[in-house]
Amino acid sequence: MSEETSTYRVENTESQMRKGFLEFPVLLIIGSKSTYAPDILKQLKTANLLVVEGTLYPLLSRLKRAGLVAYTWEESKTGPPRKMYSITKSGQEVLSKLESSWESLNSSVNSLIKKYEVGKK
Amino acid sequence: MSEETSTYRVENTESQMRKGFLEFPVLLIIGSKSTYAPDILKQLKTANLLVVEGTLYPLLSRLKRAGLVAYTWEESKTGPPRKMYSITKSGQEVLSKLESSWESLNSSVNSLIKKYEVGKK
DNA sequence: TATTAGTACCTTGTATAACAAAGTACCTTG
DNA sequence: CAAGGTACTTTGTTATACAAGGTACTAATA
Repeated sequence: MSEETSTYRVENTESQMRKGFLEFPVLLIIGSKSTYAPDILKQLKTANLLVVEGTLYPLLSRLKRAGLVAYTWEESKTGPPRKMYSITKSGQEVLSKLESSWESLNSSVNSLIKKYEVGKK
Repeated sequence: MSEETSTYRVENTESQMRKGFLEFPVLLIIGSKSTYAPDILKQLKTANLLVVEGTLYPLLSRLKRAGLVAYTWEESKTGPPRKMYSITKSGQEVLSKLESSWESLNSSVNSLIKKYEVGKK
């Protein structure tokens, strides 16, 4: 029994791959220069990391709550005030660790690929 | 209000980074050679991708249900019978796509690092 | 033939990330 | 003051990972 086969959501693989990753790129962006949500969205999009509002805002709140970023309100000439986020000292430390984690994961996966995909094109 | 600061679970960053990724390495391993759960766990551990039983078994069930892998029971001389998993044709196709996704995510993140971490050590 | 240890597989409950969708509020312009 | 754009927020859903505990088969041994 239970021989049913469901279709595999290929369209979601990139999205699934990103789970839990986003804090790294987002911290990277904020760490480089103070900025606000819609601009972060643009930068992520430019880097081909598509993210939506409903993902980013809660993420920023989490980073704030964790003390990794801080924000100040800033006037805008084109609309309502903006929450300008900047990275904290503790955020920089975490960012370093995230980068190490990334390197490590990266080399783990790439070594697996090398090991098992040799000779494929 | 709400100025509390929670501690950031640094110990979990690697684990979080892996969310949604595992099907890629697991498919890679099974695609290379038929094998069974405890051996997959060993191979992942060797590659520094720590995973626990409670994660792997449901993942294998999902891959099976999706038709990406199949299994046959095989006798063992050292214990109970094993579910030997092998990749299916459809699994190979998904594996290719996952590899592309990985390359793409990889280069996206690395380009962000290059862009924003220039000059840091 | 119980008992024990080792191997293999499975399930349940919890936490949490990502997302879609909808909503609130501010600002400028006509 | 209505309309449109900008910015921020929230709610409900889906799905992954994990901890912890459980079931079951096999072989060795008392």
